Amino acid sequence: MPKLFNPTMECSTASCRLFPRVSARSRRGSSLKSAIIAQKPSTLAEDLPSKKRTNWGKYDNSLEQAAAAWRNHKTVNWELEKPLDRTTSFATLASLLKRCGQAKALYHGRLVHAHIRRYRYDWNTFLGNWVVKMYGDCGSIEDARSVFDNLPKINLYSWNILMNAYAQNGCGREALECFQRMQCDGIRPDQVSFVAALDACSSIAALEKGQEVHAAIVRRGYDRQLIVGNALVNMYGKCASLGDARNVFNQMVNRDVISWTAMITALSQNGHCDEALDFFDQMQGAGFKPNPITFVCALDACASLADLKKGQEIHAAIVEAGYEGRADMGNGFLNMHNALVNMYGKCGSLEDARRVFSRMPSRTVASWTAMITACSQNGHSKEALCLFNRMQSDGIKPDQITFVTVLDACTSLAALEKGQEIHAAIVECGYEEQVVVGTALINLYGKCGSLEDARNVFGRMPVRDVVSWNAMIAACAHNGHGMEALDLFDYMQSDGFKPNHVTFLSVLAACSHTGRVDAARRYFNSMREDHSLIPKVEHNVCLIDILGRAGLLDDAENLINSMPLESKARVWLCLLGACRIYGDVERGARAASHAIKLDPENAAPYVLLSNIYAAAGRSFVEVYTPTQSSRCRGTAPGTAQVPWVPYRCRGTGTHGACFFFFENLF
DNA sequence: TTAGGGTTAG
Repeated sequence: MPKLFNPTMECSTASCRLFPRVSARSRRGSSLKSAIIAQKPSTLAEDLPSKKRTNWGKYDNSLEQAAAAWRNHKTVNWELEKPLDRTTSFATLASLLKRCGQAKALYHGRLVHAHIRRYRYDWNTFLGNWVVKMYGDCGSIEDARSVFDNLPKINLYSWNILMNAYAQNGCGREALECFQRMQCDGIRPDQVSFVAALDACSSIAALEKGQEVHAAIVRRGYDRQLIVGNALVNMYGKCASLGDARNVFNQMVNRDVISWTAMITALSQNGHCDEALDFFDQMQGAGFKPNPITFVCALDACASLADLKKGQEIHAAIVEAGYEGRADMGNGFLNMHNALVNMYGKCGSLEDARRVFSRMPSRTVASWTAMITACSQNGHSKEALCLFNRMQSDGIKPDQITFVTVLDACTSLAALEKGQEIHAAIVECGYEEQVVVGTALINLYGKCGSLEDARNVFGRMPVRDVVSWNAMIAACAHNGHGMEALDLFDYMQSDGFKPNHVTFLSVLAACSHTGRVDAARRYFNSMREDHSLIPKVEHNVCLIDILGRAGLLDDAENLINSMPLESKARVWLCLLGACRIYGDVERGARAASHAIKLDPENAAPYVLLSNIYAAAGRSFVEVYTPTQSSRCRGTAPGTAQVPWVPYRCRGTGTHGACFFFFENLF
């Protein structure tokens, strides 16, 4: 029995098997035709510059050449291994286009399209719609649009397919324009159109437009449909309108696993991970069995919470469902395994992440990236770099996220040379212009002290976002170029970017390095006043540090006392550090006492205070005795005067310093 | 004889 062609298999293999004679010829000839054929399919698709794709004159040429090349060798009906010809039915052609779309096999899709054009079947809207869908599924949205524009007759299917093509390729605005235009053209949207419109709103987080579409859905009576309800829950979740998502979910007449999964995702992606996990349990209580996608969402919530116990529970449920080790159902199970690796990595259980990874039935670049991230984020940066090499020896090409993770590992190791090597590979792959990659590079160069390289990368970035601006400001601030950092802060705003909490940390660091106390106060106050940002502990620590270093201890202490922060242990500790510099014993004792009260396990305040006393030549220290631990031998909580002897380090245990004092007391 | 809902990596 002949082995059937599977479009998901390696393109080059498929190409050789399908068109052996052409491949042989391509090795000999040097004509354009041969050159096209000699290309690996995926390369050919990428080689058509995006601008040319809309230019049908040029594009037709390529297609015609491709078609001509195959005229003698026949495009093949992959299911029957029969050449395509005039007798091939429309149903077969549609089925081939569908499979090309599912497998994202753009090159083969183009071949089928060429066949359709060759026999002038492009007058047929049914086939034309399938071609539009194929291009949309393959991510070639400009081709989809061109084919749509040349359709002889546009029907409801055509509009719905085009809208989905736009919505699924990150062009929500264009999808919504189609939604308007179809109605202007007198075509009444059906529930599929509404779902596509909601999807478009989700992709660009257009809440108001989504609400408008919701109102139209209610007017037309589609709101009781299960799929429409699910799309609404998803839209409100993606638009961060959790209350609306809940309302729609609660009012749904029917629910299925997808409704529950959409609600779990809405909760988890809007910072309500605990509740998302409650919903996951409730869903099972209501008799719905989680599927691989539900498990992915639940694992994601565990990862965000770093809740290892719940993550392990869910892993056990996956094993019980018989899902572990399965590789069928497209990418469903694969993604679930990736989510397990990710969850264990985020929960700090590298050993479990390794175990899942080693048992995975198959791995994609996402699986490798998840494992590399797990290593890198758990302090095993060298292992992350080894895995990166192993991945490439296994023939998996890194993508932009892999590069970001690997650059982070280099940053942690301060491995500038390795980072530069990876930078060269990034340039070779054409990823340098990607904003996330550029940002990771700026971070690397900034942290490794190579500010000039950071500036170069930043200067070359075609697109920047807040994160890349933050990285560049931080690079300047931490390399002693405080003024440049503050200038960048101004440029960033004139470029239309709103600073966030991270920006202000770097700005305050820049003020600290340049000793600009008044400017620091101004920036700190402007967080709340001009940018509606509530300063976090880190910002307060930064400002106290600046005031403390400048000797403005009164101001620093007053600021701490006026802070509405829940936990002030770190800020008191910061003031304590400043008291040490300025030898302020009384204030130091006060600060230490606050810090110890708030975080009795931390030895740092004891050590700092003892240093202050030693420097002041005092013979005792006054410390707050936190607990009746065995080490304290019955000391009641309260304040004790401890005789001072010169400090010697007595180990690293959390009670080390405490033990030291009490040892001298008794 | 087509189209539609839920998922991961910074």
